[in-house]
Amino acid sequence: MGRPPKFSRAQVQNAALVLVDQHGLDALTMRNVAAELGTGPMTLYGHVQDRADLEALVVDAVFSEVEIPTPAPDPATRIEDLCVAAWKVLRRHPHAARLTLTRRTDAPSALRLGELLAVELGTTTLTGRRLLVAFRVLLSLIVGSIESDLAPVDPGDDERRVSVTESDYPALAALSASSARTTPEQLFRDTVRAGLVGVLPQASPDNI
Amino acid sequence: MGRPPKFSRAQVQNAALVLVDQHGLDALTMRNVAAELGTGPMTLYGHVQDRADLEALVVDAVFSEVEIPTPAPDPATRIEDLCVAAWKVLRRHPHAARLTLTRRTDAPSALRLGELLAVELGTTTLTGRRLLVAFRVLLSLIVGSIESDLAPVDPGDDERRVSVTESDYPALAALSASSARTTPEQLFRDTVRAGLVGVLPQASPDNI
DNA sequence: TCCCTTTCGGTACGTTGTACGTAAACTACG
DNA sequence: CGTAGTTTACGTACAACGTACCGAAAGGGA
Repeated sequence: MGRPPKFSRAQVQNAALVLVDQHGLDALTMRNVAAELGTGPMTLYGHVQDRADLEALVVDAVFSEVEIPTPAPDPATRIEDLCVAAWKVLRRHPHAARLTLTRRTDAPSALRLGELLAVELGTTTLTGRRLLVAFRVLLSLIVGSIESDLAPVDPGDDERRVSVTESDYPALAALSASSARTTPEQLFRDTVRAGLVGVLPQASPDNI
Repeated sequence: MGRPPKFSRAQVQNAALVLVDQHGLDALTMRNVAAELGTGPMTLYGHVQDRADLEALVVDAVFSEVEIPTPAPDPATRIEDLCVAAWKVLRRHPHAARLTLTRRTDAPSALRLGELLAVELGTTTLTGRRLLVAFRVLLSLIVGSIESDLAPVDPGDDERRVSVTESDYPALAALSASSARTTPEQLFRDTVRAGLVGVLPQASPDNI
């Protein structure tokens, strides 16, 4: 009974994600989200506990977009596909991805994804500590790659930006040039494959 | 000539890092740092461009603490030691480490560290794309491990926290239990070693 | 119809980053 | 020794933020 809500929690989630995607993380304010929904700031608190909860909602929205790939025959390929799927979604939402890095990701959709990866790894010959290390490696590769790719996400800053091409860091500059010659997805796939080689006994480095 | 500064930029850096270490990231405000130095908020702007610059200063302070390990005979061990050194420092400053994940790390000390890692990798047989992938793998493993370790950094939240031990995520729960049986450092070492196995042809998985 | 429950939304307070203006402290020159 | 010039310090002030509080509005059950 009582007065009917003007919008649902899911609508808050959508509005927040759209706002972050279009105008960056700084635009994620209670007032902006409320305005997007055509209401006052305090109305949000009926659907969301506080600002941290709103951020968690955005993170959850991002991971909810992950589409579980159709299982490949090879276990290694299945794992790789799963990692790439997660990576793709995070790449599609670069601003929101920063939230993923900062917050503890206890969003249900994120946990579900982690569980899926853990289960997939469990179907291999890995057990115990080796299994744990494998999981950490893959998770780290996803998170770390996103972090590396995120670097140029911030616009402007042309003044402050330090040029790596300068002669101070020749090895870094060479790597930077090398990375410019590939697509980010291919680079990530190779990264995950390398990780799998180190982690799965049966994976062979031939196909790199 | 002119009026002498009351404190140096380095003092601002120190005060900011101490503040973050002791009272968390939320305590990193212009006013708090200024108070720590016994002055008004606006005085800071003589030494720091804006808040983002202050954060960059903290990140730089953290990476400046990395002590370059004495080179081991084995290249793989040298690389591993370098990664562990970086990881240790980030672990020593868990709150500041969050800044590292969010901001673009263009701090000179961070670039210097990356350059060192790139140079070290360059002494192996790796070249071109393999070299790039190796670099990305190691960097990702550091960043990703820090992100995983950072999870319980936030205090409180006992209400909101989702228990992974619940039966919803059995595979994750098993991994969580498994990780409780090791020290974080050993887990990170094993993670890096696994990464090296996948990346360096000559590294053998025997010593895991 | 009246009440009870739930949600809406306006007002308001404390805190944040920082633009602006003025006072203060030093050097150099006459 | 004073005066001009230059650099820094710092108080005031404002917009925007998160959110506590509370009356108004809207619908269901008696």
